[in-house]
Formats: sequence, C-alpha cells, structure tokens
Amino acid sequence: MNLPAQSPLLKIRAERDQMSAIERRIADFILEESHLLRDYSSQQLANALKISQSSVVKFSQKLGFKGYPDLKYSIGESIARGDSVEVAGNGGTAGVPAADDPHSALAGSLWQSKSLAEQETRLINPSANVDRIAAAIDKAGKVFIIGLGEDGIPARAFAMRLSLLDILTVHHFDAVLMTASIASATKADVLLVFSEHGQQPALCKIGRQFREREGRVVSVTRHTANPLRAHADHALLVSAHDERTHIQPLLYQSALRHLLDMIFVLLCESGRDRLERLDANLERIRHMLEP
Amino acid sequence: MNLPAQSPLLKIRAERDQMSAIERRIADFILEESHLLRDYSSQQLANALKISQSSVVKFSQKLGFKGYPDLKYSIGESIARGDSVEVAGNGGTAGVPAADDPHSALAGSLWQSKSLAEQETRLINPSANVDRIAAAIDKAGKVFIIGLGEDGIPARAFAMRLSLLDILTVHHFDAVLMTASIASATKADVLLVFSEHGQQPALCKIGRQFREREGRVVSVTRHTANPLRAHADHALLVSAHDERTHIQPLLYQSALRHLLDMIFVLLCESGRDRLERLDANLERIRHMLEP
DNA sequence: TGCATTGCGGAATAAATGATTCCATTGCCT
DNA sequence: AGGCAATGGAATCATTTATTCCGCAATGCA
Repeated sequence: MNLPAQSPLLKIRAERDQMSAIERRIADFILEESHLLRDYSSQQLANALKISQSSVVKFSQKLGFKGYPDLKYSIGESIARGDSVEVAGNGGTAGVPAADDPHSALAGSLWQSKSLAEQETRLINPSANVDRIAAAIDKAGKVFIIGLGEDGIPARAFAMRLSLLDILTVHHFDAVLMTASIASATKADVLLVFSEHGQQPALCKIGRQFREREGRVVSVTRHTANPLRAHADHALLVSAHDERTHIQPLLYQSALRHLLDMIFVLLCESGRDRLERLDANLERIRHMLEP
Repeated sequence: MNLPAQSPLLKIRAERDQMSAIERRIADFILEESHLLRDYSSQQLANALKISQSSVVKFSQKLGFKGYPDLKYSIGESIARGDSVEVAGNGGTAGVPAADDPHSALAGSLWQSKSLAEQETRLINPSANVDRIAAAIDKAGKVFIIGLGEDGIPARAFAMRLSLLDILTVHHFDAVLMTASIASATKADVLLVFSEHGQQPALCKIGRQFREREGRVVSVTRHTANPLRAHADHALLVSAHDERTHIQPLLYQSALRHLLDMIFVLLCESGRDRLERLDANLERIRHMLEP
C-alpha cells in the first residue's frame, strides 16, 4: 500500500495491536531484539519463534515490504540512523557503542586528545605570527635548526622539509656543532630553536650568539613562559596536556607537527616556484633510489 | 562523536589502491553508487559491471565480510548513519572554523585530510596484527630500527620512544652501520624497517640477513604491495592519499605517527612496569637538564 | 630463459535463503 | 450446521549466495 517512508520500527509498533498472535510474536521480537535481526535469516527467525518460515515472509509482505530481506535491511538502516522505538521515556540512546574493539576505544581516545591539542595549538598562535615566521623562513638566506633530545626529531623533520623546498638549511642534533655552524650566520639568516620547555642553557646561549650576528631567532616551545622564548624574535607555541605522562609527549609532538605542517604548506604556496622545486627534488630522489 | 564501529566505505576506499582491476571496478561502483546497492543482488551487480557473480562474492569476503549480503547490509547502515566518504572526519568538538581567516581554512582542510589518512590506516591494520607486533617488541631481546631518508625520522622517533621504555633499541640512519649492527642479532630480536615504498634493495638485504639469524622482521611501509613487506614476518601498513604532492608526505607521516603512537601506548599498558620505567627515565632526563 | 608457483577471475555447481502454492484448521456469520 | 474467510504450516519452486574447479597470466626462482 503505502511506502515504508517512516521508521519501520515505528510502523510495526503502530500496527502491532491489530495483528494476530503469531504476527505479534514476530513484531515483539523485532521490536525488542532489533539488533539481533542482522544475523537472522527468515528461517532462523522462524525457528527462534517456533513458527514457520513462510509466516515470517508473509509478515514482511503484509507490512508493505518487498520481502523479508527488505524488512531486515530497512530495520538495519533505521537502527543505524538512530531511530529508536523508545522515543518517549528514556533519554534517548545516548549510549555510544563503538567500544566493541579495544583498539577502537584506544585509537578514538588518542585521536580525540590529539585533535584537542592541535586545535589549542592553532588557537594560541595568531595567524599573523605564523605568517611572519613563514615569511622569514621564505626570505631567509640560510635557516639553522637545532633541537636536543626528543626535540631533535621534529627539528630534523622540519629541516628535511625545508631542504626539499630548496631552502638552504643547516641542522644539527648537537649544540656544539651548531655553535660552530652559526659562525657563518648573517643578518639575513634565521635560527629555529626547538625546545619543549625552553630551559636549556646551551640553546639559550646559541640564541644569544645568533642575535649578536643580527639573525632572527624563532623559538619553538611549549606555551608556558620560558627563557628561550623570552629572548626570541618570534615564537611558535605548542599546547598539549594530559595527565597520563606517557600520553603527553605524543600530544606534544602531534600538535607541534601540525603547526610545522601548516608552515610548510604556507611555504609551498608562497609562490617562488616552491612547488616546482619540490617536485623536481622528489623526482631526483626517486631516480636515485631506483636504478 | 567518535569513530563509527567501522565504516565499510572508508575501508573500501583505503584498500582500493591495492586491489586488482576487477576488484577496483567493484569498489568504485560501490563508492560512487552506494545508494543503488540496496536494490542489487550479487548477480545484478555483476551484470552491471560485466563481471562474474563469484567475483562479487569473493570481493566481499576479501574485505572481511561474511558474504555479499553482509557487505550490502553494512553499507546500508553506513549510509543511513550519514558517513559518506567525503565527510569522513566528523570530529567531536569540531566547531566549524571561521572562514574569514585563511589559516583556519588551511588548517581545517589539512586536519581533515590527516584524520582521513589516520582512520584509513587504522582500518587496514587488523588489531590482531598490531597486537602481535606490539607483543613481539615487548618481548624482544633487542630491537633494531632502520629507515633511510625521510623514513629515518619516524624511525628515530620510535626508537627514542622505545628506549624510554627500557627496551634495548639500536637505531641507525644508515644501512651500512645497520648491517654491522645486526651481526649481533639473535633469534629473540626484532628488526623494524621503515620504508615508505618498500623498494630499497639495501633494506631488503638487511631484512634477509636478519631473517637468516632467525630474528623477526617487521616492515613499515605504504599499504601497496612491495618486496620488503612480502618478505617480512609482520607488516604495518600506512594509507595516505592526496593529489597535491606537497601534502601527501605530511599525511603519510601523520598516519604513520598515529600508528606508532598506538603501539607505544599498547607497550606502555602491557604491564611489565613499563610506565614506572618510563617515568623514572623522564625523571632522570629532567635531572640531567636542570642543574 | 624456462620452469614452478601463486593468485586471479570466470563457469559450473552446490547450498542456502526467500517466495509461493496448497491445504488443514479455526472461528465466525447466516 | 454449513459455508466462508482468514490464518498458519508443509511442501515446493525460484532466486540468491557460496564454493569448487579450472584455465590463464604474472611472479619468483634456478
């Protein structure tokens, strides 16, 4: 007759009262155990209710469905859509399942925390600042990059990225080597100092020396106040928090990466044939690996 | 909210690239005409694509569904639920970024692409696999880690993480040094080889040598088929796509990091006082930096 | 280069699921 | 009481799905 436009569960419920005993058995089962339906064939459902398979099919057709699969399918959609029969009374089906797989839960929570850190980080870095820093790197003669310990990783990653854009970049894992390298720094150069807490004296000293040579210093630190940032020309800030000490570093690095990725994209799109150069470099690298 | 139990559409999209021609025909049809699927039997779908019905069934099973109806049913739910392939990254507190700020748009799109890559990557790595790999690392005598070029960065980052958990880890940026190091490898050891495309002969050789010493080899590569992965005992797979060549590496690294982060957390929570040791190590490092 | 192995896809076939037909039973109405 | 309609089950038919088998092509190895 009419199209099963509405929720099939509602429809069943509505017609339940005018049904025969057997039909009602089916209806009740579907209404109460709708989530089980997915794995039931018409035959299985019939067995479970101790009725015949044809009754199940006839039930489906009577309700206006093409057949049993159509009913089943519609109910599946309905559940997925969130329609619930218990509209009134309880406060909705807020209970989010999803935790069937322990990994999903883990990944989900991790992912959420990361997103949060990334957003916070984005918010505390005014776009104007980020733009200025990107511009400074873009126009720089040389870019020096240093970071100790764990900070060395993102430092190196970023240095690699810049190199691929044909930006002359000097990176060291080591403060001593960096001290030597910046001997050649000039006014046109930029120094990026990665230091989560911005406390290391060695890095502060390098920053000071660099500024004596009139180069621009960019600090990359956690958003809390710290000496490194205090003496830098520009600051990139990272915000990441978690009580679990083993999670926090993950968030810090993710948020930092996000920030650096944005700067990388800005550089790519700053004109100056950056993209062409990048492609050319990637191509050359590919050639190098393949012979 | 959080991640849907498992979006079949995402999964199909993630694996599309490593499919055969016929499978890809099916995948494309499903991705593009998912709404039509409801009225197609496996036979009809096969006819529409001019392929055999058995191929459709095999396709379904290969993706991990019980059979064609299961696939069809799952996709129906997925559509009803509202996740489509384009809108996949519906994060919780997304808060649509103000479009007036060019940075927000950039960050938003970047963030969305990353989320997608991370989700795809999670989907193509069966939890059981990830667990096994984590367990192998957990129980290993020594862990060797190598990655060349850009792959060296995440390799090193992961090596650092493991070291903090008191897992004896040997990392090199260099294949030659690694060749020397694995001379001491034994049956109880694990080798992690990072290689985006899994094509480098040098790394394949190292893998072979390592296996001759009966160690376990874990490949960490893009999800496409590749020689490195073919000969590894375990494989971690990364899925990340973007037409923009300057964006793709960012996505690759983000997705990879996400995967490694999960393993790190699994290790932390595997018992064995990992967390205590981590805290102790962090404490010692802090002491080292402050005085 | 040539041989073995593997994996893929299609045709045929088996198994299952679903739909229909037919019939016995029941209850109801005249 | 007898006819009538409706119901539900058994049996049957039709469709759909799953499996098996086979040829072919690509890949790896000697």
